[in-house]
Amino acid sequence: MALPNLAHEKEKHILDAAENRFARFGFSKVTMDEIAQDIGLAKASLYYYYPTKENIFRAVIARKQDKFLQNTKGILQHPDPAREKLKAYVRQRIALGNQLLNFSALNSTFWQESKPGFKDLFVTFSRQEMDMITTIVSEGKQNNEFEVASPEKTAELILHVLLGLRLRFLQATQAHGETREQIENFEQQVDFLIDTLLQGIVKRSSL
Amino acid sequence: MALPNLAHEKEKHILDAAENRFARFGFSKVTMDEIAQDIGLAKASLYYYYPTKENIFRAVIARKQDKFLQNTKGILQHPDPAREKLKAYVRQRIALGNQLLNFSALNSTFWQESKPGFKDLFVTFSRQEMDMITTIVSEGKQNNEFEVASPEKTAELILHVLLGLRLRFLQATQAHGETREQIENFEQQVDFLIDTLLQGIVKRSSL
DNA sequence: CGACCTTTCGACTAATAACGTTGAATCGTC
DNA sequence: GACGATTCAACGTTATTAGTCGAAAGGTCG
Repeated sequence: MALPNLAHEKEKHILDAAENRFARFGFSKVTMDEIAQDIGLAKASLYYYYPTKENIFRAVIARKQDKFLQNTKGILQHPDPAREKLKAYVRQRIALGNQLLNFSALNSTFWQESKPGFKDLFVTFSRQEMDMITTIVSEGKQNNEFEVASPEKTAELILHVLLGLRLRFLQATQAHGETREQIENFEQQVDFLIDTLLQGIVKRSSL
Repeated sequence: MALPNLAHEKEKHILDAAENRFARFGFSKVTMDEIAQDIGLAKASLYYYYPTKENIFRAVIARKQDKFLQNTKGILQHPDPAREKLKAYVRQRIALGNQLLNFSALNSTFWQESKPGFKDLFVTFSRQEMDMITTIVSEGKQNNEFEVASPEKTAELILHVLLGLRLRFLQATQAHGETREQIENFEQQVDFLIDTLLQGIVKRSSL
């Protein structure tokens, strides 16, 4: 099997090509032949590394999520106040969401109804997200920055409210066009939301 | 047949939707169903207005070319010096080329070999382009700005050299990736080319 | 209303495109 | 030169999609 590194290298190569295509055209508009040709391989060779197209897609998403978690774990290390950590996290998270949005090529229904086979990817990811936000909020509680009863419940609320807003946004973009402008609008709303939530969490005495 | 205006309106609607899709994904990656659904129609209804997908594509291109010619005819009216007109024209023309590039979705071969059925669209367009450039150069000659023997030959040279550079650019982008940077590079080269050509055309005494 | 024209669509076909398979060839390494 | 790792051309099978057809809905005018 040569060195695991080499196989690893090739898989990375495949995933890179696939990610580029998927980000541009979405899952259904990308063919295995295109991915293969992008890296100078025959289509059949792809199947040596990945059993199905769906698997490649899953691997691409998983890698993006991993990178995200890795990056954002860095945020937790810094000695910033918890509120800054939370805002930084949310910003990163929104960016990831926007990228993933393209992977279905503007077809918001894709993620929920159309492909239940991909749902599991997001549940494990969500758990890890929950952990990170909970950590941030707990930290804020411990150093008397936040005044919360249950960090877990608070983290859950933040996550749900964030995802809910994204859903609203998807509905809106699907109805009308104009994605660019609405993405900025969406980001502003998220900023505002976080500020408002923080208002309700921070300890009065700390202001 | 209702008012011709209404049919016209609907055709415009179809073309708008088609243009958006084609510009984003290219000819082959767009389905009739998608175009139809974008405007809330059944696919079969599209065929009431256009006999084939290729015809829609042709109409989209033709309309873009028409708009371009209309816009640029405006340039000719202004009392600017011919050299400025020429540069303005070239800039507009390059922009059009970049847009049309997407219609094949980065597949440069599409325009030449793959679809000879589209070639006629470009020959009539080229004739009109020739006319416009010839007009500009002739004007420059008449008011003693340019020193050229034959405006026609000069216009032809400019056009061919421009198209040749575009071809080179296509080859380059197909070999490597990195489109964004290379487009800017291309535009700089075109600017430089035009400046150089103008150097060889303008009357010395006018400098 | 009812004849007539315009416009829309659901359901179908035929052809193509794309996923995924297989068995053989090639390469690298021991 | 044997053996596993890797690659591919050619193929089978399913899914997608351009284009068709007949019927239905909508509208207009006498």
